[in-house]
Amino acid sequence: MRVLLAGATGAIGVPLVRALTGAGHMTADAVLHEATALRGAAPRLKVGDPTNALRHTGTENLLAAARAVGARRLVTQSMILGYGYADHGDRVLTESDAFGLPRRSYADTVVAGCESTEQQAFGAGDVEGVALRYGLFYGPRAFSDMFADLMRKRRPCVPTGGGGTNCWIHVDDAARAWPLLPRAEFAPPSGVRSGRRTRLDVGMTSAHEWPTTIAEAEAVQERLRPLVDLDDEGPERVEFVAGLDVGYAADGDEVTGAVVVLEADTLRVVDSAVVRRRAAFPYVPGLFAFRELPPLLAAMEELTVTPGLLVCDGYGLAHPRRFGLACHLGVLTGLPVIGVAKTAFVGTHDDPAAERGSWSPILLDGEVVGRALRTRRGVKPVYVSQGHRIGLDRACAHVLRMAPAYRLPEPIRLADRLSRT
DNA sequence: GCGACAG
DNA sequence: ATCTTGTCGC
Ligand SMILES: [Mg+2]
Repeated sequence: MRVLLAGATGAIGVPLVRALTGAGHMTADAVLHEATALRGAAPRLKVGDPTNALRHTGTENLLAAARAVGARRLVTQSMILGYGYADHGDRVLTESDAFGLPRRSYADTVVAGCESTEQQAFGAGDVEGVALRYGLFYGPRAFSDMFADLMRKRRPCVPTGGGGTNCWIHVDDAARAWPLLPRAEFAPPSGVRSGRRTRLDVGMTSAHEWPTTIAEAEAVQERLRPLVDLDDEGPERVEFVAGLDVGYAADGDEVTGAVVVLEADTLRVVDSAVVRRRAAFPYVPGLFAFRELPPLLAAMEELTVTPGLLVCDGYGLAHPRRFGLACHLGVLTGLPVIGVAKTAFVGTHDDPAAERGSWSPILLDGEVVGRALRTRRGVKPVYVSQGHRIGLDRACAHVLRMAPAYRLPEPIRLADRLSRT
């Protein structure tokens, strides 16, 4: 394995060297452009910025180096800034979006630099060019870690209005993606979103509100409740389902969030994640999402596979304020969520018939808020309620399919087991 | 006012 | 949720 790495002492370079020397994944000789200016970088962008020069003439030189050493591949560093220094809204930008176009913003020189390094790499002909469009990194030596640090201090800098979503990637994770590049199959397998693997274990998950008092917590629920979608029938079939549960340490106040992702058809495990941390809220009936949500979201961030449906241990709509854990999880993730509880909570219901698949509605203030659903003949039913973006009929169909052998659906059964280990 | 109350 | 041995039933 022969690799020429320009920029070995940088934010990506250091973990990349660590990964390359240990992994041995490199099968082709390659030149990697991770170089930024070591000196002379101005605090504010200006014409003639030395790092930008590395995009233009630096790429030129490294391409010449690649040819000189007979490398088959040149991997260069680009940036999402190349899409334009502007608010792009909620839409996810992809390679099909326009890139490198000037917008008469002060960042145009950098946009041009990104376009230059990419076009040089792509147009090399004899050398295969790959460009990585970097976004926000955090971790040692990363420039944007200064913003991450503000989040750690709970003083995030957010766009006007406080909305927006950013995707942060740890430099170690970014470096770990590099050894995969020389493989031909660059496209991630279905259901896997490359670049989404993040380590937001420092509380950067988002600007979500984490109340500390009961009154605040109830107010948050009232405020978020209108965001729940109960009308969407939701997916009839999904490729991947995730089960979520939280375990509690025998002593102290540590909580362990666990997520297990299964292939829906086979119920085989394809991914999982566990996160242990201090509990931020006590258990209060009606507010237990504030205890379980933080470790669950943190565990979700660790996943490599993005599930199309979540199943959580607890209620959704069947809740004193119609906003149980399943709803809260849905609003925060945007994913369809089914709540499956093991014991009764609010409302009334008849005991369903003994057959597997029989059910009776759970009534609260004259409304149907869920179902007691028998998943095994003669065994206590589970309590199914809508969380977000899923109809009650469809939710029950999913639960029955996911619980072929035991009372509890496999996803939460496995998540429960994982949260205890 | 009292008790019950997802995990 | 957790502590925790045995017991009952399929
Ligand atoms: Mg649980």
